[in-house]
Formats: sequence, C-alpha cells, structure tokens
Amino acid sequence: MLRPMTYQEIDEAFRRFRAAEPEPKGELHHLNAFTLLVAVALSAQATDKGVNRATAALFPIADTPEKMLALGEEGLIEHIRTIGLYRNKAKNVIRLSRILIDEFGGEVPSSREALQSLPGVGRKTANVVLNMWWGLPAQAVDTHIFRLGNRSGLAPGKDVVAVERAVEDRVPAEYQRHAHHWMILHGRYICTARRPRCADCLISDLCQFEEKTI
DNA sequence: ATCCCGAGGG
DNA sequence: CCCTCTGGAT
Repeated sequence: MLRPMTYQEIDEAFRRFRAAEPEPKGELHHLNAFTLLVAVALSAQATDKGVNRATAALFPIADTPEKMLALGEEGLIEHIRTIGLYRNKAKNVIRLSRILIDEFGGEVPSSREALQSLPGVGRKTANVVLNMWWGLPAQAVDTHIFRLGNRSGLAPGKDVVAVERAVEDRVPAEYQRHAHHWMILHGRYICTARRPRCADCLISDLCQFEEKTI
C-alpha cells in the first residue's frame, strides 16, 4: 500500500502542472453546451480522438437537440458506428435530445440532478459539463484520474466518489478549477495505464508508485 | 457483476 | 493476441 501524498507534495505537484501548462484544455471537440454534453456522453470507453473524428462530421449538421432528432437514431448510428458502444449511445442521445426539448426548453441544465436524469448521463458526464460549461467546482473522475490518483497518491480512493472527494479535499483551492484537465492529460500521456512513462514525469520524485523503474 | 463494442497501441 | 479508452444502465 502506498501512502497518500502529503499536502505539501500535492501543492508542489500542481505548481508544476500549472507551470508546464497554465491553461489546460480538454481535447473533446464541441461547438456549444449541447455538443459538449453529447461529446462527453459519446466518450464513454472510447478515445477522444475517435470521438472527435466522428463528431467532426456529426456536429455541423446536428448541433442542437432539434437537429439531432431530425437526424434520427439510424442517421446518428451512421456517424458514430466507429465508436464503441454505439447502439446504446445513439439511443441515449436521441432520447436525451427529446427530453431536453420537452423538459428543459432545449437548453442543457446546470444542476447535477437534472443532468443525471438524462439517459446516458451519469455522475462523471454531469461533472464534466458542470465544470467545463457552467464553471462550477465539480471534479469528474474518469479512468485516467482514478488511476493517477491511486497510483501516485495524489488522490487515493476505493471508488470514483472517494477519489472525487479526495480531489476536492486535498487539492488546494487555487488549483481546483484546472485540476481535472491537468490530471487527465497527465494520466493520458504520462501516467499511462500499461507502461507509465515515469522517465518523462514531472512529479516522479513526489510519486508514491512503487515500480518507477520501467 | 455484467453487458455494451469499435479502434488503436504494444 | 490482449489491453485500454474522459461510463452508464440493468
């Protein structure tokens, strides 16, 4: 078992993240709140590259709930067939579009409860929209952040909610806003699932991971 | 705990 | 070939 990083170590880690990338941004392409919500929903168990490739053709013709309904489930499937889990995702996006029109005036809601009431939108997707679109202090924990948080000791937790709390409790306030993207980018490109690139890691001297030598 | 499910990396 | 990818619903 690794020990959690100390608060001083966490502060230093984020100081370095910020120095390296002052304004980190997500890599999921979108045009507005609706396309952000759809892009995040499509990204479940898929790479952002794969999602971006599909949405590059999809979003220009379906950037509102109305246009998405006009496209229809079969039309949507044609666009997202190359993304994993496409049948469920297509069904959810169509149903979600209908609900946005009928219950939310065609707008993307700004509360977690409303967001999570939408089909295909769970805690993680809701947190991303709350953070990225509405600027609220929500910490979305995805596969990268869960792995990085536990492996390094930055934000340990048995499940995603525990890691979410760990980020909220342990990351200094001044870094909360960008913590999501800093951790995601670090997890995606450096602290990779299979062979973490510790030699290229900014915080390897703070990291609690045992096998730093591969 | 299981299913969904294609693409890319190693 | 096997593992992983900004999960969610049952």
